[in-house]
Amino acid sequence: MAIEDCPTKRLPVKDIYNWMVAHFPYFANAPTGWKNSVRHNLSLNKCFKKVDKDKGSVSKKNLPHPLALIDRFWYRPHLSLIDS
DNA sequence: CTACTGATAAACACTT
DNA sequence: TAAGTGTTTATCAGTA
Repeated sequence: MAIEDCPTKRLPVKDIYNWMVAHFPYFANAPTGWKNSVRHNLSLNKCFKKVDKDKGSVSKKNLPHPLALIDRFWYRPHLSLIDS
């Protein structure tokens, strides 16, 4: 839901956490472990893929602040791209 | 009853 | 170094 609510359909795992606590207040005070479960599902389920940010799209002239840029995103591949 | 699925816990390697 | 991230295995409850 978090990923699909994002205009670009891709989010870093931290933003997925934030979306969850924002839309489901349960997680604000939930027992620890749910973030582990989120990451577990992202890794295990074929419905989710990880992609590295295309660094070339930011700037060709290697501008500064590489550390300020989040470079890992999760997204949902099209169903036809999910191999069984 | 068995197989499958999703949730949870945890060990672990790797990155920042 | 500590915290965060991602992968993986194990266990369990509920479901088809």
